[in-house]
Amino acid sequence: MENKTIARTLRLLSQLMELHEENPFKIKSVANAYFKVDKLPFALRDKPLDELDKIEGIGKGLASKIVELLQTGELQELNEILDRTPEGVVEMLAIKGIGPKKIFIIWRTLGIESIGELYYACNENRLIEAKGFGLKTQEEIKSAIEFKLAANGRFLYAQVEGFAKTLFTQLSVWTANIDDLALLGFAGQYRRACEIIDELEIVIGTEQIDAIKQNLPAFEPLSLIEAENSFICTTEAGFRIKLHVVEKSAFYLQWFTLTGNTEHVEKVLALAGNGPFANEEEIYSKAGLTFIEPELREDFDEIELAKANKLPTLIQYEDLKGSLHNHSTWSDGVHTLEQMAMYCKENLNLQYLGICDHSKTAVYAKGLNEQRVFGQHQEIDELNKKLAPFKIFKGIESDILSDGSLDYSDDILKTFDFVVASVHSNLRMDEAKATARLLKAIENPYTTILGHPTGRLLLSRAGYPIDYKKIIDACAANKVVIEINANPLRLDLDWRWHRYALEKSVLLSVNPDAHRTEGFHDMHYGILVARKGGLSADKCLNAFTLEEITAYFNSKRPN
DNA sequence: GCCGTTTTCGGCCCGACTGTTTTCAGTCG
Repeated sequence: MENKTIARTLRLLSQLMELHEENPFKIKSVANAYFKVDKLPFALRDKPLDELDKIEGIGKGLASKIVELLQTGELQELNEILDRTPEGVVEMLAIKGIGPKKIFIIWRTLGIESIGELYYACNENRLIEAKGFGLKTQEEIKSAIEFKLAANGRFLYAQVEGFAKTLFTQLSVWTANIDDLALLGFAGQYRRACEIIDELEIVIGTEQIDAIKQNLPAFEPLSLIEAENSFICTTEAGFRIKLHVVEKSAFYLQWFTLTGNTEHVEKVLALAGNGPFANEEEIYSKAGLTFIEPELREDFDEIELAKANKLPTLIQYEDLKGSLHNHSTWSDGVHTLEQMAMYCKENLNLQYLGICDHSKTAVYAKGLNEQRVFGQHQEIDELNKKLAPFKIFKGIESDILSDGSLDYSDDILKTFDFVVASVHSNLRMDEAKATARLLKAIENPYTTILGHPTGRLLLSRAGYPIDYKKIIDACAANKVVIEINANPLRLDLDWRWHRYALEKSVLLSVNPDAHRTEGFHDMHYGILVARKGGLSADKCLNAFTLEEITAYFNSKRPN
């Protein structure tokens, strides 16, 4: 069992204990153990069982719970408390903006036991009757439920990627048994590398179309049902899959048709005619267009650009020379500064690491006060001597405070090589306030990069509203780079605004926001959306070489 | 339930903000 699973189990246990009003200090210790387990730099399953209670925050009681989890995969105490809690009440824990205390009131005093009932009660204006609830809370719960319902059956790209790849391999092997010359390809949102996937589409082109169709329901990894020209299935987790089986001669046209969005496909085919086509390249060339990568087929401006032969050369993961905006054990990271640096140097073959631990206001994350900033800089200087020519840049993820100011005085700010400014608190501002707040941070001469501009968490939280054009224009005017936060939950700046930023000559940066060494790999997801946005390597800050980015930081810093 | 001793039990506690209150509780990163 992974630490993450153990941590999640402990979190659920602590939340349920709160719902059942158990001893608050017991609850706290379980919640604390969740937090600690989540931040461990080693796997609990590799640790001798009698040493678990030596870990800080884990005593005899919690150690025995973890042993039970590791050995049986279950926790009796959790099962018992789950039995005493309606399923719908447990589901409410996933609604952003309400915690166990409010759910307790909803359940016990209003008698509401499911999210559906809760939504109904909001519409009936019944929530305001309860103590501690008012009109605003009711409205907020209502919109949080709507956001959650809209996420049903939808998944992050990163959530389905592993499953999709495995399925594709299994399907390829299975198909080859019937027709070893069959053609297979992903289509739809997955091939376009959309950040959210509603449905996984795969196209099979074969000369044995009847044999494939007859046997597909026996393809064991899925329970497929024949539908209109396709086979469909929904996994237990609610993920929809659609397989299209087509004549091999029609494969490339079908693959193309099922990949791009409707408008893109219609516009290209209007230019290309009806084929037949030997491959996708031929479709575009017959349409008088240069080849358009699948990620771009969204009917933005890609057809006009292809017509004028002005499509950007899309950035690739291999173009990245370094990684900016990452955390270490100095704040809330799991691995030490040296471990993070060594991983970039040895495993990822990068030239530099930008370390951006949290600033002092982020107390919950061990944010660095002025003395610790100084201490970290000393360690960086030492490591830079040791690791040369690899370079660690002194960065900080400075909170943007409610009034838009940064978290340190200019005297401290000027000691950094670069500053990522981002919002972590007071996320519920309206558009005017949130925009003004960001504008002030962008205009600060020490701001190098605007971090996750909207604070959104895909499928979970909308993020505060901002006036994108004003923000991007201000970044252009103040030479501030905008982050593409590569965490698959964020992917913020949204790719739909990359083009506008690039038109305004704003640089973008694919930042993993890594809190452990494995986190660097999220840059893969950042690259996928950056490609959708039309980013080329020369417009990406962390595709700059060490020399180039050093010069860039030096030119940006006020004297 | 954990910790740190005062080796047997008492103390554990982020701060800002918001919405609900009329002085504070819940939630968040």
